[in-house]
Order: sequence, then C-alpha cells, then structure tokens
Amino acid sequence: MARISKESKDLARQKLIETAATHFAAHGIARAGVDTISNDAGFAKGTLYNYFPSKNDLFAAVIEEACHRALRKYESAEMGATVRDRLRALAAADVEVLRENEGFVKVLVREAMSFRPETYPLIVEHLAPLVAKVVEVLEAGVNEGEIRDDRPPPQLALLFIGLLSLMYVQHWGSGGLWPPLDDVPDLVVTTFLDGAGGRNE
Amino acid sequence: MARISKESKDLARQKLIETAATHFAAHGIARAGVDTISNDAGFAKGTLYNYFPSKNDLFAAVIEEACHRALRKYESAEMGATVRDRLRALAAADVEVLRENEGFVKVLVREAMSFRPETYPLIVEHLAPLVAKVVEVLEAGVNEGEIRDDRPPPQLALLFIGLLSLMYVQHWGSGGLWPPLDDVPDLVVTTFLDGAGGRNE
Amino acid sequence: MARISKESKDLARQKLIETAATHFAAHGIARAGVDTISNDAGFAKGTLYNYFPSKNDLFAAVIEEACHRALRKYESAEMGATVRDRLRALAAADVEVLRENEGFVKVLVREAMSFRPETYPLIVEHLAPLVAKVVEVLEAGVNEGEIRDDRPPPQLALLFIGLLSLMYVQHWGSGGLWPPLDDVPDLVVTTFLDGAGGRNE
Amino acid sequence: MARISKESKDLARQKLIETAATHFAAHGIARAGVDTISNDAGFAKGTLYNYFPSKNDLFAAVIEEACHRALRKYESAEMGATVRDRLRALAAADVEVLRENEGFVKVLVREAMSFRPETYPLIVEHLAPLVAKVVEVLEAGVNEGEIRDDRPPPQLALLFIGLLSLMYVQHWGSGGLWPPLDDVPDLVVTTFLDGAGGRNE
DNA sequence: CATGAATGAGAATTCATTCAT
DNA sequence: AATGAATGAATTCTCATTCAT
Repeated sequence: MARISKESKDLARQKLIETAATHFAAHGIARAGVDTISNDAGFAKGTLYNYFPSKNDLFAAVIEEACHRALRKYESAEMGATVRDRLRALAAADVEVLRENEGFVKVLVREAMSFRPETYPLIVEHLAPLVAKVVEVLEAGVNEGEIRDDRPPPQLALLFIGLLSLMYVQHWGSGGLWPPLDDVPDLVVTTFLDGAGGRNE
Repeated sequence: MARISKESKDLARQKLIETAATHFAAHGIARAGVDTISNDAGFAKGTLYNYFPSKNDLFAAVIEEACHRALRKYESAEMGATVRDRLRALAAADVEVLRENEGFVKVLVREAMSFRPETYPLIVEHLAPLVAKVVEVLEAGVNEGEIRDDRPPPQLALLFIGLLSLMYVQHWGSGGLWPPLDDVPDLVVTTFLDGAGGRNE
Repeated sequence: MARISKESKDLARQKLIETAATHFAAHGIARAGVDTISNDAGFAKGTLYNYFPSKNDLFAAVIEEACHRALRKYESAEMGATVRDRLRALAAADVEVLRENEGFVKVLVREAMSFRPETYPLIVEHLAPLVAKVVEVLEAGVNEGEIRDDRPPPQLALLFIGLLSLMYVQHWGSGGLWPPLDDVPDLVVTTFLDGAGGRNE
Repeated sequence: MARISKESKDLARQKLIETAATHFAAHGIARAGVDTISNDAGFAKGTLYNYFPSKNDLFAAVIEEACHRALRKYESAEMGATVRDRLRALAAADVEVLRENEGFVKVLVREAMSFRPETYPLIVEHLAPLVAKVVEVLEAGVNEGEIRDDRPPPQLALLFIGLLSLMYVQHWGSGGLWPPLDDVPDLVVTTFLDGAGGRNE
C-alpha cells in the first residue's frame, strides 16, 4: 500500500491516537494493551509500531493531542466583559472539550491527578498554554480589582483548572448524576470566585 | 497461646498492609509486585497469600486502612468555635494523617482521582464517615449563616475534601515545593470559604 | 515446592544449562528460543527465569560451564616427558571434553570464531586458564629447545588452541568424515610442531 | 535501452549485496535488518525483494560474491619460484581480498567457522576453486620434496586456508592489535611449513 | 520497477497465583 | 503458617514478507 496519501497516513495516526485515548481512559495506561488498541483501531497488532515506537510514545501522543484539542477550544472561546464572564467562557470551553473528547480528557485528568513522576512533567509541559490562558484572565482581573491580589495568579490558575478537574471526577464518580455537565461552568466559577462562605460572615 | 498467635497474625497483616501502601504509592498498583511487597515486609512471596486471597484484596485492605486512619484523626480533631475554625481543624487533622501515612494517603487520593469503576465505590463507601463529619460542620454553618444556603452541604463537603486532595496533588506534583504542607489548612479554608474574588466585586 | 533441597535446585540449573548448550550449539544463540530450551529441559517457559535473569545470562552461564569442564579435564591430563607428549596429552584431554560435551564445545568454538564484540571478551576471560596451561608447557619447551624461541609463547598457545578448533570445525563440517576425532591429537601436534614442510626443504 | 536497464539493474543488485555484506559482518545475520540494508543501499524496504526472494537468498548471494572476489584475486596472484613463495603469494592475495572487502570476508569466515548445516555446503562449494588453487601448489611441492608426502594435499590445503582464517579471527578479536595484517602472510606460511618445533628437536 | 504501509508469527520477559513440602 | 519453585497467561516489541498503488 505504498504511495498512499499523506492524509490517509495522518488519518491512521489519528485513529490510533483516538482509540488509544479511549482505552487508556477506560482501563488506565498499565492495563490497556497495545494489541487491543491496534486491533480496535482497525489494524493488526504490529501496525501501531509503524506510527509510534513504543507504548509510552503513544501515550505521550495522546496527551499532546488532548492538550492540543483543549487549547484550540480555549482559543476560540468567546470572551465576555467581566472576569467572571471570561472565566465562565473558559470553563464552558473546557466542558465542551470534555463532551467532544471524553477519552482524552479522562486520560489527561487521571494522569494529572496521579502525579506519576514519568508523566507529570509531560502533562505540565503540555498543559502550560492552558494555564497561561487562565493566568492572562486572572492578571487582568487583579488589575481591575476583581481578583484578590494576595495570591499569585499562576497558583490561582492551577486552582481553577484543578477545580474543573475535580468537578469532572465527581461527575464521573457519581455516574454522571452530579454535577451534570451543564452546571459545571457556573459551579466552578462561583466556587472559585465567591467561595462557600455566607453573606454575614 | 491462641491470643498471642492471633496478635502476631494481626501484626503480620498490618505489616503487609503498611508495606503494600508504600509500594502502591511509589509505583502504582500495576507496577508494584506482590513478591517485592512480601519480601519487604519480611516474608516470603507465598506468605502474603495466607493473609490476602489476591493482590486486589490486598489493595482493598490498603484503601480500607487508609480511610480508617483518616477517620480516627478526624474524630479526635479539636473543634473550634466558628465554622472557619472547625473546618481548619478538620483540614489540619487531614494534613496530619498525610504526614503520618503518606503512602496510604497517596494511594487513596490517586485512586479517588482515577475514578476506576472497580475501586471508586469502595472509596466512596469508606470515605463516607469523613464526608459526614464535614457535612455536620457545614450544616451547623448554614444555620449560623456562615455557610451559603443555596448549595447542599453534602456537595459542599465533597468539594472541601476534593480541595484538600487537590492541594496534596499539587504538593506532590511540585516535588513538595508548593504548597508546603504547613500552609495547606489555611489555604484550603480560605479558598473554600472566601474564593478568589476581589473585595470590590 | 518450597524447602526443596539445595541440590535439586542446582540440578535444575544444570539441566537448564545443559539443554541450553545443546540448543545454542544446534541453532546458534539468536535462533535458539528460551521457551523451547525451558520446555526441553522439562520446565515451563517461565521457570528458566527463576534461574537466569535473561537469555544473555543463560548464555554466559553456558560459556562459563563449558570452560570450567574443559579446565577440569586439562588439569587431570596425564603429562608426558617431552613437550610433544605433553601437548598431545592436552589435545587428547580437549578431544575428550568434546566427546563428553559436544554441545558445550560447539557453542564455545562457534562463539570464539565469531568474534562478536558482545561475547568475545567473555570467552577470552573464561578461556584464559586453558591458554595458561598451554603457555606453561610451551615455555618449558622453549627452555628445553623443543619450541622455537622467536615467537611469544602466548601467541603460539592461541595458535595451538585455534588449530584444535579448526580440526573440530572440519570434523563437524565434513559430517564427522575427516578428521575422525581419534586422529585429532596427533594431527594437531604434528601440524603445530612440525609443519607441512618436506625434509629436504 | 535494454542494455542500460540491465546494467542499472546489476548495479542495484551489486549495491545491495555490498551493503548487506557490511551489515551481516557488523551485526550478524540474525540481527541485520532487511529494511536497514535496503535503506542504506539507497532503496526502500520493499525494493530488495525485487532482487532477492528472501533474506536467506540475499545472504547466499553475499557468500557467493565473497568467494568470487577471492577467486579473482587468487587467479591474478603472482607466483614465485619456490612453493614457499607461491604459498606466500596466495596468502598475500587473500589478505588483499580482506583489505578490500572486509565485510565480505568477515561474513565468509564467520559462516565457515560456524559450520551451520544450512550454509556450510554453500561455502564449501564456492570455496572449492580456492582450495583447488592451493592444492595445485601443494602437489607441485610434494613432487619437488618441499611438502611432506604423508598427508593428502587436499587436507593440507584446507589446513592452510583454515590457518589464514584463524589469523583473521585473532586479528579481529584483538581489535586489530595482533597480528597486524601485514604480518599475516609470513606468519601463516612459516606456521604452515615449519611448525613451532625447535631446531634441536 | 519502486514504494512503504500493513501484516502477524514469533520472541523475550513479567508476574500473580498455586501448591508440595 | 511459612516457604519459594513452578507455572503459564499475558504483554510489549521485532521484523521478514506481502502487495496495492
């Protein structure tokens, strides 16, 4: 099957990454089998190795793709006027990513939360652009007095993204019962900006 | 005689669970080896199977023990006057658990965050008493107007505990750089109660 | 099968080494399969790995054993009065090793002649005692005027052992036709000491 | 046109054989990869199969070519007056072959010394003309009394060629230290004709 | 002829589990 | 109870070969 178009090769690669994401999400990296992934993607077992030199590289490609997709959504997010609106837009974009790429997001969240020394740096590296997006919004917010100025924006940004992941975990953990994905953007923004404290505190 | 042998049996069991927690935390469930655990605990490979029918059961025992230890600390936590103080006391107790049982907590957090269908129910079940403790405090807070009344306390409690885990993950992920464990209780309570919003919002 | 005697474990190890020697000799290292070796030795495939951490280590053990056996024979060789007799005794001992351990010797010769950078040092190291034995005899011969003194004994010793191997290769290559093993000692010693030159040269 | 394409086809074939010789020599048959060879020769993986039906056939072609080249050199070797000179000329020709085609000779020697039943006959067949050359010289030597007449010339010829290979193996095995190629012709002839015996024997 | 993607048999190695002692 | 040798299914990865383009 020589002279096959560049596109069809990219297609195969994409198909493999997609299938791998699903499997990694469902069973974890260790338990997902390379053979199974390749077969489920419609290829023989060896074919995967024409695209990725090892299981780890395949995993790295999945992470990269996951972050890439998230970043695209973030960048096309409609930005509101207030910091609150802008954060909600980012959160909504993130939820949209989740809806469209559940496998990828699951892998990303699971690995980020598992702090494995082998994968953590990889994730941090690829997550950086997303965090930067949030930092940007928060720094504007600090200037406008909408965000408290006694904590460094990068730390707050990590918190914001962490909160999102937390919601997803609870969503998955409850079998989708609570919180429903529709509620997540508001929930996260409220929690992040307002806290749980009462008015008379 | 019987009593002594019973005690020594419990001792062996405890030793195995303890060692397993360390290994699971360090290498993950899949990569931690049964024989290594048994050897490090001072036994031969096969002995472990006199106490636990399988690796999965050993893992379940570790989770159970982790929750058990956390609960003991929670129950002995000194409770302050205000809701804020009481939450800080619970968070401090949790951090203390972490300090004394890093392996156990790592396994617990990692597993909770990984939402594996096989273990998630187990964790939820064993974590329930902890959540109940927090709910109790929060409900009092609602009555006293210190906690917002538009969100169900159980959901807020899950959020509180999730925030704690989030801090731990960031602590581990940053190699202990940030946040330092000492700062975690204040950080969590502030984040949870006050949010990141500025004063003039 | 715990508490099995130390001897029976050694026995299993020996059996594995023995079988491996046969297979390596017959098919070469690359083509000999670990599974097949283990099965032919009477074990399941995994058992081999309880004794040798890898195929390479198994191979090293075979080489070591081969040299060990050869050395034992060399050391018990009856030594004659003249250098010629002593060399013939060594050659005869070597042939006896060959008769009793054909697999081992084949592996040794094949690897020695293949000068693979990975195995050559191993072989040289293990062959050293044998070479030393020959050097010893040759040095005595130089003193007594029976061996020419214009070439270093270690080089001559390598030549002597190389000639032996050469005979074996021809023996195997001809399907045992020529030279027959019985003739090898005389043949090697004559070739080595006298050369092919005629009397009137 | 046909001629040109025929020539270019031969060229490609030669290039493949040449590259294969290098790879087989460097890594052994089992570890040399078909695609690497094809790529290094300037072709895509599949192209090799337009010239050789299998890896084994490629290997056979290498052996054949190696013998062919050696024969050409032998045939153009300047012949001296005495048997000693003539043998030295053949040895010098052989060394020259080695210098110009190290890969080919390495493969040949290694394979000859490994007595693999699959390749040994092939080698014997192709080596026959070389052996015949040596036999020719030796038979003349017997008539002139320069070569001992109590051993069949064909056997002596095999010994002579074997000695050459032995020197090469030692040369390669010592990393080129000893013997240097320049010394090989003299060394081999002396060893072959005179032996290691002292004068007063 | 050349190409190189696809194939799948095969290889080495791991490891949870069993069970005779 | 404790032991640890034996097991074999499962897993990752390699690579010679095929064949559609």
